[in-house]
Amino acid sequence: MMQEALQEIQRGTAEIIDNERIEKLLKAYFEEGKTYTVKAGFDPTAPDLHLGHTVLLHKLATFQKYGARIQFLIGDFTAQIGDPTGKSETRKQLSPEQIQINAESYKTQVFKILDPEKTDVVFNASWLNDLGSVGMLELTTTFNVARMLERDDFEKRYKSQTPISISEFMYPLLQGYDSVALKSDIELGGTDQKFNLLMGRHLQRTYEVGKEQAVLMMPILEGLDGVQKMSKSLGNYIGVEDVPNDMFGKVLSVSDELMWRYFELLSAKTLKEIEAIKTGVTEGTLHPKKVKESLAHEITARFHGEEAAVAAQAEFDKVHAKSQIPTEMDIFELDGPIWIAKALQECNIEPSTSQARRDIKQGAVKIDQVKVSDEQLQLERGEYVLQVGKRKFARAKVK
RNA sequence: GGUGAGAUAGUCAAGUGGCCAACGACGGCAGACUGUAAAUCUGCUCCCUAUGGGUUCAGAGGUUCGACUCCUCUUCUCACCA
Repeated sequence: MMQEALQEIQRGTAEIIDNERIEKLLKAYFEEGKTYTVKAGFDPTAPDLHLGHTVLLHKLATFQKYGARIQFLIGDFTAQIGDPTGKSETRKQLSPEQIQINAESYKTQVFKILDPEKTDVVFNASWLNDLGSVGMLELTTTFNVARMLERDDFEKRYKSQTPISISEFMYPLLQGYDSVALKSDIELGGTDQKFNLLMGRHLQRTYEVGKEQAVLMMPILEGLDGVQKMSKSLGNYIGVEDVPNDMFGKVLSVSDELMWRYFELLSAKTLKEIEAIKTGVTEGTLHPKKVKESLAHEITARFHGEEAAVAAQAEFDKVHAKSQIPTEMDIFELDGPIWIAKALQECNIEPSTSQARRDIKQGAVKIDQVKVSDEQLQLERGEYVLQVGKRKFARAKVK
């Protein structure tokens, strides 16, 4: 039981620091029922979560299964500085009201994965504001510049003469101090957070908290292309707020290889269960597509409920497996008679009439499921279902 | 501050007076095959009712019958020196 818990916790992690401590905590839980705390920090800027972010949340949920209380920290104070990790854009200031709104939005998304009963949502301004200038100065004495510059992106920026603001040095210190204030046993973060996470250990020692947090880092989730990290700007993401049909379809569109990665990092299935599925696929008793469907189902159900997942799957079958038209699609009213290429453009399923013509030539355009061969075709009065390729549909009402 | 190199379509990157709407690669879209996979193969990939027309190669002028290609200025980027 204990071994299984440990394996589940280690599953998919990029790196664990102080694994022994985690073992001890688990042991104390299984033998004496002692709980422990796991901290994870989040930015209060607009919580536009995608599945990449949920990797961390899943890990937190796993911890909850094995006796952890989650300290879900919203970095309202530190947001004023801006984490220098990655981009060094100056941040816009968030009003307290906006932070409150974002925090609420976080909760609705996050509690689809986490157990609210075992989660404390905390704001670091509540103790960092009380630190005062004396406390702040004291904090700065615990670390030195040379070591600060060891941090990867500081080092790069220093070498390349890109400016580093002193306040940015405060960020890791304050994040580390959060662990002091919360007396966290474990902290979770992405691999890019390593330096900041380790700072927690350092400060807990310096402030004699009586323990040093273990650190567990999760890898970056690959996006739909399977190569680059999942991110909104790259357009290869599955948003937590995506509608069920999209979510289901997107999961199903990942490659088989990537599917296992998603299983590892996103599924609530146990390692044993996943292992069994893998065996089934290699032996040919399970069809990979069925397996992927079950994953898509699981993920869709998590964010939209069982019913929506079933509906999404049915809709998907209808459109793709049986190549019928979708139940719902955008409706456009057009003045007729209208040239087919123009109509496709007006319905937003083609970017230009030139592109529309090319697609007609290739046989990619269908009206009411019938292939269009005449690129001069005029649409008369009536209602049509226009289609380009396999997934772009529109309903056109020609007046 | 000095010197040199460069800026080409979504990205990278050829082209150094007409054969250029511009090689190629990646990406994207479509077709075949499939499991809406992946892999593979094929086609397309500035706009326009179009065997033609229009607008493009950082920006503005100029030379020329003709410029992405030559000249001038401007803006920006990079490298080396200080």
